[in-house]
Amino acid sequence: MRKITLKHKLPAGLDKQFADELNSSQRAAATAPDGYNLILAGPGSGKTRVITFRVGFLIARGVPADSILLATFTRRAAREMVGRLGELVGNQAGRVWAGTFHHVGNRLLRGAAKDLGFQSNFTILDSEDQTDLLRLAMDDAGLVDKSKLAPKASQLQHLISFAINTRRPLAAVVESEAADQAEWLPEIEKVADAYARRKLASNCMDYDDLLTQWLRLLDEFPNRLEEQGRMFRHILIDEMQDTNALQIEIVEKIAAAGRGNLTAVGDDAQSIYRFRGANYDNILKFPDRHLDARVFRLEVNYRSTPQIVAFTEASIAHNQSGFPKQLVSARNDGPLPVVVATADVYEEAALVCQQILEAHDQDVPLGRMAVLYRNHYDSVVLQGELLARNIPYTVRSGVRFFEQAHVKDVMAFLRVVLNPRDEASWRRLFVLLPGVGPAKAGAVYQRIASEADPLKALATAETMAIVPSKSRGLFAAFVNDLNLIRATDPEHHPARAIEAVLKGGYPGTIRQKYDKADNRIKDVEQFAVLAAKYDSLERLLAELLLAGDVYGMDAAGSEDPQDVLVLSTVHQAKGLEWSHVFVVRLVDEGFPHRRAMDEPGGEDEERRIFYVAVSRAMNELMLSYPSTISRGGYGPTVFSTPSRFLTEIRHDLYERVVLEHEFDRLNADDDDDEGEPPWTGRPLKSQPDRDSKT
DNA sequence: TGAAGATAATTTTTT
DNA sequence: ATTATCTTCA
Repeated sequence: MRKITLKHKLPAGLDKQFADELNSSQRAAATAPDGYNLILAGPGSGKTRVITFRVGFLIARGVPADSILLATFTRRAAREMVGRLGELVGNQAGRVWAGTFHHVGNRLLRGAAKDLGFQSNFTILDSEDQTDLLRLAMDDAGLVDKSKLAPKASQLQHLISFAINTRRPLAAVVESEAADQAEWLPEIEKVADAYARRKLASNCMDYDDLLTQWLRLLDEFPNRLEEQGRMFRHILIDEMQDTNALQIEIVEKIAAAGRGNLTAVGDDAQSIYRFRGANYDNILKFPDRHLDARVFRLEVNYRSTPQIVAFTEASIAHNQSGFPKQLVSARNDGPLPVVVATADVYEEAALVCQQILEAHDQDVPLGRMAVLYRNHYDSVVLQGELLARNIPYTVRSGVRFFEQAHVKDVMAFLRVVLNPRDEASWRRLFVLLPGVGPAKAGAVYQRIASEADPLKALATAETMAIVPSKSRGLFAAFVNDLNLIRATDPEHHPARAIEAVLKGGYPGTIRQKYDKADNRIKDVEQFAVLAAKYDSLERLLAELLLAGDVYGMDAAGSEDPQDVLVLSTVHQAKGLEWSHVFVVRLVDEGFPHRRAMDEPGGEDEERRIFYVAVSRAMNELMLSYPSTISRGGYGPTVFSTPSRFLTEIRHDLYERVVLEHEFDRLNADDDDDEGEPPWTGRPLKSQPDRDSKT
């Protein structure tokens, strides 16, 4: 058949932007022809810009915006790209399918749930819900931890999820990831089956289901595969190095069934999610899987000074594998990265605070500085020091807003209204009542689960009979609250439903069960404010669980982000940049983490995490480690070994700084030896009078 | 079931 | 060293 290619010209303005705002290799990548393309983009090389421009290019060429799938690693990245795309192509930007794999999966599955045995109002399980449900599944499978050696729910959860995400048989995963549990394999497989049944019965999907069920749809329903192949004429994948086998199978399948237009963008040196099943080979072997693939390299770093780039490159050079590349800084010279040893973790915190305040005095806003660490735990001491010095900060690690017990309680109220079969949520609510524990909660759920309207069945005498007599009054009040919540039309007004929860007995429960009750009630009020932006309960619940980067009060937008210091794990810092970056706790066993070192390829993965950390810095980079540390925050204090990631680097690539101590004079009016503080230059072993009560 | 007391485990990173 | 989990008993 003869083909006619319609040639589209870019709108004049866009044409100019392509010429002005991209360098030649960025432009080549952004305007790559159809087919399979791999864009290798080093840190600071304008990756986001290239993807955005590529989408803009496709739209300008006449590709409908809603036939472009842009899979990102976080919601934040998706939001940022759509925002920038808006500047390029206007309101078309909002029609692109942009989001995480899980997010897109969720959206597609709402319309296809029935085919798969679920209802379209399925609720999503977070990781704690998964563990809870898995415990029940362990009971189903007869795997009660009678023997102390039996695997724990959390470990099973990881194994089952890892097998799913890597597309490997459970048996193989148990063998390679937890060889000591291999004898339990038959039971583990039974648990996995029982867990899947429980999810189906309670009309819940966990994170993995959002991908697995999506793939099932493509495998088992040829019309769906054909439909999605048609629907997604161009697929772009951001952060390719952190995709897993399951995600790649999904998009490769869609691309193959459709137009075969797949553009992958990433940096193999920044692959840091192995624990989640990410497969480094997805990016490394892309050219092998697609022999006709074009490969583009973005090697000019616009973010960091030559000194910082030299340091980061020297670090990653210690890894054996990876695409060879030569990163060049486009910036003017800056200071060398600084390495400092402190006496202990308290002195490290004091040092970081002091440096931050000094930079702040030189007009670097707090918002342009960040402290990065390997483990969330590493931020605790620093937080104390920041509080003491009144330096505003936000923490982007640890417990997420919606993972806090009281927020989850409120979500459980909403979830049972949306999906009355949601067993995990029902149990959560029942156990809040005094006199009801796991056993009674299970019995009540059993009683109402099979009813057409479980909510109505709650109020019956038969259900009441299960509840201990002294709790019946509170139970009746709880049922009444639920009815009031349902009366607010929660599906379209989730905020009203949360306000109804606050008017009922729940605040009393908070006061009785939790500490800091007032703060928690305020959190729930903030939750209502957040919910007011939604006119669909289903979307609110799904987005909250899939948001990923919503920590603490960030959810409600507490302070002006311009002048707030960021504390973050390295993982959470991916894709971001700051003028001044402080990487702390660089001790062996901490960073690299001891447990990671036992895993195959663990050291390389840890080094990539270090690479991500140091490559976030634009102008100044300070690396510090305490000379003494108590292992994991408990036990005796011991001398630490500086991280191998520091010691292995050529000494001329950083500046080693020795800390000196200066004390306020005891007698301020003693005017002898003006200007020369008495102890300057004298090295000290530790800070004086620091928490010496132990 | 829930409280008190005893014992074990914990410390990676997250959609 | 704390915290989570388990055991025992009211």
